[in-house]
Amino acid sequence: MSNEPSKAKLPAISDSEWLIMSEFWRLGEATAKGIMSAMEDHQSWQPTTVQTLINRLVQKGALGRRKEGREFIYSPLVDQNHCSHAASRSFMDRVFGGKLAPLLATFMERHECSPEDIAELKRLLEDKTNAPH
Amino acid sequence: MSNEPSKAKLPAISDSEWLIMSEFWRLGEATAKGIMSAMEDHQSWQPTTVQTLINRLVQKGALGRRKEGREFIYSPLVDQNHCSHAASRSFMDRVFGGKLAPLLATFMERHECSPEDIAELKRLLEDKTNAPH
DNA sequence: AGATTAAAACTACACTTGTAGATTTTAATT
DNA sequence: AATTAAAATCTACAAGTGTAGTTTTAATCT
Repeated sequence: MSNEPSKAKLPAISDSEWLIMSEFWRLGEATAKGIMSAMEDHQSWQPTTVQTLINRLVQKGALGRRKEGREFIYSPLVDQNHCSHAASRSFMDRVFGGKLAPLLATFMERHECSPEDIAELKRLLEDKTNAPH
Repeated sequence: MSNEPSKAKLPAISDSEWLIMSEFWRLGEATAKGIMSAMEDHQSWQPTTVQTLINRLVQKGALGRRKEGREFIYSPLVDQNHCSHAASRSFMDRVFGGKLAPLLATFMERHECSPEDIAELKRLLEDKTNAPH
């Protein structure tokens, strides 16, 4: 039994909280201070705002923490892939009535796709085609 | 100058509200009663709940209405495509840091794709490849 | 015109979210 | 041990959401 982020019962993560979680997922673990500075380029949040969001994520069970000296070191308790996947599922259900094709069409339609995106997608498609189910 | 759903300044549409809007987009226009019955299979909402959601959508400018006899007939003031697109954009930004490839990977990875989905996607890809930007 | 009743409007209420100031705790320092 | 300063906790508060009961309005039927 490991200590890795688990997939059980994913908590609801709000928009602002996603920004925080993204940093944690990127960094693996960090202090509140660390996150504050890691994000100050992108968001203009007061330190207490970041702290509040972190606290809420701890309450929700999305982050765990251990004390180190005078501060806490936080780390994700939920796996990014699982969260992304769950969010994707509910997004698809809500906005596209659960249908994949229209969703893909929308994403490819107007969002600028780089040639790399297209190549990547072709690769994915090949995989799908060759190894069904 | 037409009366069609416009794309200007899209209002924020919440999860529950999306369910309502989906029906309106499907039906074109409808009475509150109509929506209530159209949805009673899927959602188990009290009639007043549906009415409240409709009212909020009117306030937000997502629905317009005209009186007909004793009731209102509502219809979308915002275009489904624009709304879906905006929602997609913000979803991609939030959950996938704005990157298309990982998003597509996630959607294709675990969500069951029907052969039709794959065919459709291949078609989309061809278009992209042949008519870049 | 009065009664009936369907539809609309008003009110409610707890929970979440975004955002942050104020206060307390406590590890580190003198 | 007392002081200090950083970090954490507590408090706040308006807006949005999910969900629905209660009251009012007004179109239709007798």
